[in-house]
Amino acid sequence: MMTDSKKNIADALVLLISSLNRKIFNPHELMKNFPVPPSHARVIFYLKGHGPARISQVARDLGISKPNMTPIIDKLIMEGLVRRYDDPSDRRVVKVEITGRANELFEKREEYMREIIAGKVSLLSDEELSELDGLIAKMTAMIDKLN
Amino acid sequence: MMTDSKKNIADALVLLISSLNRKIFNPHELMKNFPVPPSHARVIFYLKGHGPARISQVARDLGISKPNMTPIIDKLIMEGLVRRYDDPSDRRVVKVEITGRANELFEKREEYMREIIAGKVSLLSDEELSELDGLIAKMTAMIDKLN
DNA sequence: TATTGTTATACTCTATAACTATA
DNA sequence: TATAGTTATAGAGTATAACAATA
Repeated sequence: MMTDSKKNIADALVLLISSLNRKIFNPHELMKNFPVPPSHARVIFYLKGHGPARISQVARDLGISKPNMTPIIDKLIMEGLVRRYDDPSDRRVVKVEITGRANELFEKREEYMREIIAGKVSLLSDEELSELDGLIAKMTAMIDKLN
Repeated sequence: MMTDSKKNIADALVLLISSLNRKIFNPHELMKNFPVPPSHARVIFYLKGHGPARISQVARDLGISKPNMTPIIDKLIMEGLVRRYDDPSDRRVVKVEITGRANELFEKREEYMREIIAGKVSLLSDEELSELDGLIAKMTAMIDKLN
């Protein structure tokens, strides 16, 4: 397919993403329900997605300075969201992982999103709802093919 | 339609949004291309969407403290992204609007997103591309019906 | 010698309280 | 008396440089 068509698809996708952000969930609004500063939230999201990790690895991947990780992890530990432990295979290394309490926060957040969205789609007719259902499934499958 | 189905759709949509954020554009990555701190970016995005506005209105709508608006606007003005002017109808009021330079930044950002996405969809076959094109159009129309 | 994580320190971003000007 | 915006100030978040421990 010609490059031009791809650019058009890209345009349409940019618009769709911005519609979703505006109509369904604005990322900033979403973070408000996560009662921690943005960098802390990013660290626990990272740990949620990657599992236990070295502090320096988290810093590198998230673009957070290494010294800044110390107070961030300290506070997350004080809030009971993260656990810090030594790596027996390399005594220089300190690893971190999220706690059950953090997982509960994630579940609450998902429940909140689910409720908000369920409310928004209530405006649609049954017919539209089943169309939307199909569209989401196909779109998700398509997006999964990328990258 | 039963509430249960709506919750299922909500779940699917949450997953789709998180897929899009992961595979296409992570909001944090996206902001990196905007060479200003998050609050500054939020102010110019707000002004982009709402047009000229009172400083206190921006503060209220974005949840930024009123005193914090002063340095934010000062810096945006120094960077040539925002213009500040008096409201003749109420001499207490100071209004702000984005400049042409800010609009150029928005265009560059959109071009950047377009290129990244065009690269990602290059992996798809022509058939898949036209399917994606149709899906995006239908999904956008559906999302526009909400709210 | 290189790497992991921390401490020391300074800079930026932010909010609360108090102020001035205008309504 | 209420509202718009600013100034003064203190606290939180962050990064750079220098360090100790380990590889």
